[in-house]
Amino acid sequence: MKAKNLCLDWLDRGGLRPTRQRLALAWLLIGDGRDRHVSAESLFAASASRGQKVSLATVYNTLHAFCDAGLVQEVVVEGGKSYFDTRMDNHPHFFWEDTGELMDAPAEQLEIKKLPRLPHGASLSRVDVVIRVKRTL
Amino acid sequence: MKAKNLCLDWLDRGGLRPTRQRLALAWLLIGDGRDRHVSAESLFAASASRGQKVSLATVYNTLHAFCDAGLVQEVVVEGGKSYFDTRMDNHPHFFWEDTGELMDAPAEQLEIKKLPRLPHGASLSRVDVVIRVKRTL
DNA sequence: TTAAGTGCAAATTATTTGCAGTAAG
DNA sequence: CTTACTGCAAATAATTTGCACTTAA
Repeated sequence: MKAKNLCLDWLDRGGLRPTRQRLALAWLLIGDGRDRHVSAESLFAASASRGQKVSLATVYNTLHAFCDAGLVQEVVVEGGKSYFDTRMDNHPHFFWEDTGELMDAPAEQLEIKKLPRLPHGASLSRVDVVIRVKRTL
Repeated sequence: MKAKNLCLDWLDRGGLRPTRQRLALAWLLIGDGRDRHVSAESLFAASASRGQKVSLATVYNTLHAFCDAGLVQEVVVEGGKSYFDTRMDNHPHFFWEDTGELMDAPAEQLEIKKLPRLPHGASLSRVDVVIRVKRTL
């Protein structure tokens, strides 16, 4: 089946050994081809609910390994919690302040015309744009 | 002296009682008229180094009180840490990835031409722009 | 075989909370 | 007086780490 190969390739691209745990998590992240936003807890919950035995510590370690390997990127929106995004290009996010939900915003609909000039000795790493929204009553 | 009155007014504007601790922290935050970016720890350290006895718990509580009162705003740049900014308008920040330092970026030099249209049922709360930079070697 | 990866439990870090005491209006 | 504020210490939440065991190459 090509689905499994997809995950194998994905891990290979990051130079990571395809262990049972990593394959399980990779599958949850990219299995259906859609981009995902997960926290360690939510991914742990998701894998547990599918009967996959992966410890929480390993979920943390694995997410960081994926991150270091350039397979996912970390998104910071709330103090005290990390989200990881399977989409690797620089794009804006919507953040629902009431539910804590994070979602992609269409990158092509954002246009930054002018960016402040960087302080001396600085090189640009990336520009994070978080559009905070709340539910209209 | 007008400096003290400045802090008194500031607290009053937020409807907060001018206690010794709050005045001390307010002074550290807005005493010299410049905008500041502090974490609870850094503000605690600053007050301790000036011989002000304010407990860490009170620093946390006070920063949140200031935040709720609309006197400072929280800025999220790193997981597991909160920064508070004395500047209240919506403006971009520079974040030094290597040192964890946060600074204001000139708002007038940022121009967002087009913003993604909000999801259905969402109302805009604010747009956070963090320009991540690193030291050039 | 052997270095990388995993799981558990204990350790850390940042933050919050309960509650008895203190101070502002 | 009386209600808000403070400090401590204990509680919590998210994450990391040490180390013996397991597994992919």
